[in-house]
Amino acid sequence: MYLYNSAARKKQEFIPNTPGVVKMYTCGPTVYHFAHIGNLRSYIMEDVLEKYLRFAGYEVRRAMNITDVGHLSSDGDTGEDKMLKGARREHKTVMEIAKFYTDAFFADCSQLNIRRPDKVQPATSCIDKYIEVISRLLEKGYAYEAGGNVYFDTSQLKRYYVFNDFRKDDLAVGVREGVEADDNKRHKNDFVLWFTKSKFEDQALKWDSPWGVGYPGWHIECSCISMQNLGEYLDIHCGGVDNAFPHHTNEIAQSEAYLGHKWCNFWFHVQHLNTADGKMSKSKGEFLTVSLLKERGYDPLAYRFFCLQSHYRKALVFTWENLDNAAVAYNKLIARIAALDPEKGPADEDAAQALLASFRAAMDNDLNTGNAVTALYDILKAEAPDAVKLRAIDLADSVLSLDLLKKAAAQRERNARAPKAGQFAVIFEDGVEDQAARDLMEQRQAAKKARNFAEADRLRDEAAALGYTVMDVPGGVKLTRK
RNA sequence: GGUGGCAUAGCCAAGUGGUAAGGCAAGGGUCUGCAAAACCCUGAUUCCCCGGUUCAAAUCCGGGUGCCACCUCCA
Repeated sequence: MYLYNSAARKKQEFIPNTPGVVKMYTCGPTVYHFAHIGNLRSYIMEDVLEKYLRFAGYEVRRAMNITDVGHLSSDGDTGEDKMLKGARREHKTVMEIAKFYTDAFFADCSQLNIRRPDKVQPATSCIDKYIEVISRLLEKGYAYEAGGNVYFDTSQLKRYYVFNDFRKDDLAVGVREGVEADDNKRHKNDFVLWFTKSKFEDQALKWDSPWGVGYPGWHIECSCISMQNLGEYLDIHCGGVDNAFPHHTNEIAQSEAYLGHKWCNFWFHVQHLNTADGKMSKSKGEFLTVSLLKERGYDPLAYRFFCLQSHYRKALVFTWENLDNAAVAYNKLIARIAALDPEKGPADEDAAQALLASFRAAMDNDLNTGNAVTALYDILKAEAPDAVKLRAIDLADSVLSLDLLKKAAAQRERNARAPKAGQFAVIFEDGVEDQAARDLMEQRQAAKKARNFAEADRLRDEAAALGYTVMDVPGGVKLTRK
């Protein structure tokens, strides 16, 4: 399997440190508000990566942090503590907020069929490890104290910039509004490991440390939670592209300085979901959440399908029209799978595996999920018994997680319950009986029999006035509430 | 200003030197009283632009242009 490795800036054959075992780390959410669907795009693609690695036969051990401490600001970054801001907004304690939004995050993930990583650890549960690592970095001369804080000294590294060819002097400090230069730093690319003094004096959670009461810097948590759960050698580190610099760059700096050897081989960065005017954020434009999608009548898995049609390393533009497009395609795909007959066997396993060749080829090539979806259509069109196709689709869906067989089976059942030709039945799509509408349809059927189509169309309009879309189907008429 | 990424039909996209996959939408047809669904058929002489290499370039090289992201207190 080939993966694009941001650290090498090219596709490379994926080889884990230990044959057959993959250690994978993901930067988790800051739990101060709901995740928007752009955040969730990363988690969907990382979920696909994890599941494909399993599909390919690897044992995957995966860990993720939950940032429930400090970590400042809104997306607009005006310099307030995100957790505190959330707590104030909702009149709850910081820990209540963290609990609430952690649960909400995993609820969203579950609706999108995103598997929960084996190890999920909140940042606040790992303080001892931060202190241990920071102490060691001080001993080794990679860190220094200044102005009450502990800083990482980037000048001690041979190579600091891993993902970009920045020259030190090109960096502009304080580019973003609200970000100011910190005079305690010896070098402008140094970063904080532990705060006791900060311009945010109202940081809600603080812990005792050898350097005074304070709280950890913004990068140490991921390094420590990863090392604590997955050990000294990591295979894949995932996250959104916006995290590559400085967050991931700093993680590498502190982890490798602490360990004294190479830490992680592969860096997997997912591009953003953009709106028509740039990077999606919570503060700009509509706040697009899974709940909003559902309110608007979309199946969350249609959004997953939307993400899968495109490549993780390409920016994707979200518009309602694009989502409609995907939702229609998703439903049509399910309808085609529902049309397969599970009884048409035999479900030969080797034959099913053979049908998956193009699926594997697509996924092996840097997780080309767009082509993997196309491979589903190839399976549907292939010369093979239906049972074999269903088996192949089921295997592919163990990675794609679109509930394809489940939804197709449900549809097949609905189709089976539908009346046979020759009968006349009024079917309410939502299952709610409406006698007035039923009467209209009985009258319309009589009119149709009498070939009085003008009257039939008039009765259809009447049903429309009651809020129904009328469709003739074999053996009856189907009413869908508008 | 610097750095990284991206640019293929109305839209989402594949393609990594051998003559442009797939999906959605659209148009035509079959079938339906009409619709809808389903099924069949139809799409880029061309891949942001300009040069170059080659028998052959969307693919390689050089130079532009446009869009997105990041620049150290967003994680």
